[in-house]
Amino acid sequence: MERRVRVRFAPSPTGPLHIGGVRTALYNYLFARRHGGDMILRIEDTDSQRFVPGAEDYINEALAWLGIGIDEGVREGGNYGPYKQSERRDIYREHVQMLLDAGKAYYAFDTPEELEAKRKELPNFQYDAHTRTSMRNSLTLPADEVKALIDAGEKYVVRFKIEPDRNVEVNDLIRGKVTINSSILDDKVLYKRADDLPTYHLANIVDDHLMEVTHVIRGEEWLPSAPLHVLLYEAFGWTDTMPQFVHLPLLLKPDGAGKGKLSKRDGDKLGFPVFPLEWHDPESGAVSMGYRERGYLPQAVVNFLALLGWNSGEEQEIMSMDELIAKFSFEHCSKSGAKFDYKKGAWFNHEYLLREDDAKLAQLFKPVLEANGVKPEDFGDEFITRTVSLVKGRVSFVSELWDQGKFFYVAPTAYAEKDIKKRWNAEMPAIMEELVAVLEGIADFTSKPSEEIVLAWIAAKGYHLGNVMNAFRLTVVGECKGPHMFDITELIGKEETIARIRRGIAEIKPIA
RNA sequence: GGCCCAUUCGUCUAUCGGUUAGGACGCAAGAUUUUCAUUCUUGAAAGAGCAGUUCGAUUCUGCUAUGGGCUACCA
Repeated sequence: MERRVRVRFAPSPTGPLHIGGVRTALYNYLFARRHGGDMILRIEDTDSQRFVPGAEDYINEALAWLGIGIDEGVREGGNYGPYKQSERRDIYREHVQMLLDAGKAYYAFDTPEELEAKRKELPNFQYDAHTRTSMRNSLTLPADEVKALIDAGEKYVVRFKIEPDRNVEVNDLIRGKVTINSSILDDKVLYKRADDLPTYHLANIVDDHLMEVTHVIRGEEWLPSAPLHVLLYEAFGWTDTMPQFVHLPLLLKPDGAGKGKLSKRDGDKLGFPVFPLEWHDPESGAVSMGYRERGYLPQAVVNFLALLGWNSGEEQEIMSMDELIAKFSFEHCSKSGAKFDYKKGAWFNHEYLLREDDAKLAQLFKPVLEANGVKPEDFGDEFITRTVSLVKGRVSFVSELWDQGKFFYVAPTAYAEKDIKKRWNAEMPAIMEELVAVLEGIADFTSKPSEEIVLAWIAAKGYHLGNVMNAFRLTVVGECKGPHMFDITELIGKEETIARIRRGIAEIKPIA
């Protein structure tokens, strides 16, 4: 029987969603959509110690911003809830009891301190078939004593009784068969009496089974515990509906950031975000930058992330979400970790900026204008949109629009020294005076007609075109760069153009 | 330390035994431009090493090296 594809993204609300987690969510989403299946968002808040307020909202907001749609979850509801693990305690308790009754799990009373001491004493200590006989658990203690301890409210844990020396096979859709000997697995804690919560392993298996998940798509860091999960499916007798496993290669630090997995600190070090949205840590008050606040377009982030560990097999790299969905498959996922190439991320954003509607970009640009002391309402949407269209080809981010086009909004306050050296000599003030006179005589100040008149004047006088035009540019822009000169003057207007030339004449002094 | 996974240009990757090993980012050069940027063209740049299988290995196997992950009453 073909089961309906059901996948889940199961983050832990212990902080802001990491960009690696975002990619995992994205691949889940792409796969679900590709096969017309369901995408579940499950909140795995079984670690009461590390719970961070606000993290769950952050996850929802981030996924929504990126366009990663959720079919079932805490907010969306669904027929398999609750979707928050802390609300599923009864379910876990019941399933732990099933394992206990079947003799596949046991109570362990060793305190964290005792275990700590054990590990100090034996460097390679592992709670398993060899050592459990010498620990304080329901396998070694008399039944009545076990009962007494439990009744007395002792803070026990329930451990999974792993049979030693069994070769456990995991069939991974990216890596193929992975075999691990069960002897290297320890008797994992499944349930903690102290907070009445299961650990990841138990909750994960129970929920995936109950939620009828068909494909477990997660990071490679879970590969070593996959055999444990297979063993748990066996213990519950659920092997016939055990999901397919897919372990995604990890996102690694970029060059220059050292070695290992991409971490929070790498972003700060190299100046790129590792979180989708800005995050304000409720404890420390520290702020971590986000892709959204940095001026990335969500589609660009999605496209960039999709290609880190997967490719379509074709040469096209710019792909919409729909195209990604249509082309996604695990056959084209790579096996090895990908260094996080944030420069390529900037390129993707540049490409999406070029394709984005100018009016929409203008809206995104408004906060940047305000941050630079410009009131958008003084200029109007149409004006802003036109400036955006003139400079967007030269930036990767909305924020850079200011640096490339501030002269549309404010007159230069300084003049670039190297351009003065190159383009401003002793004769220039007089020529600029002439230019002012020419400009004053132009009735239609739009780009084309004014250009014709000015060019005709330069030709008639026999002036050097480049020198005059660049001196002109220097007075208006402050340096020799920017879009077509007469597009700029059309936008800022005759009066402002002439005022800037006059100020330039007064303030720019030739440099020997 | 133990176990698992991986290894093609600097980076992301294509290749599913026979290719001048392709593309993209970045980098460099040239062209274009009244400036800068864009754009266009071109260029440099890779199969970790050693064995084996094979008529033939980047592709299959083994070893070594390197990288990564896991080894909690965290996920």
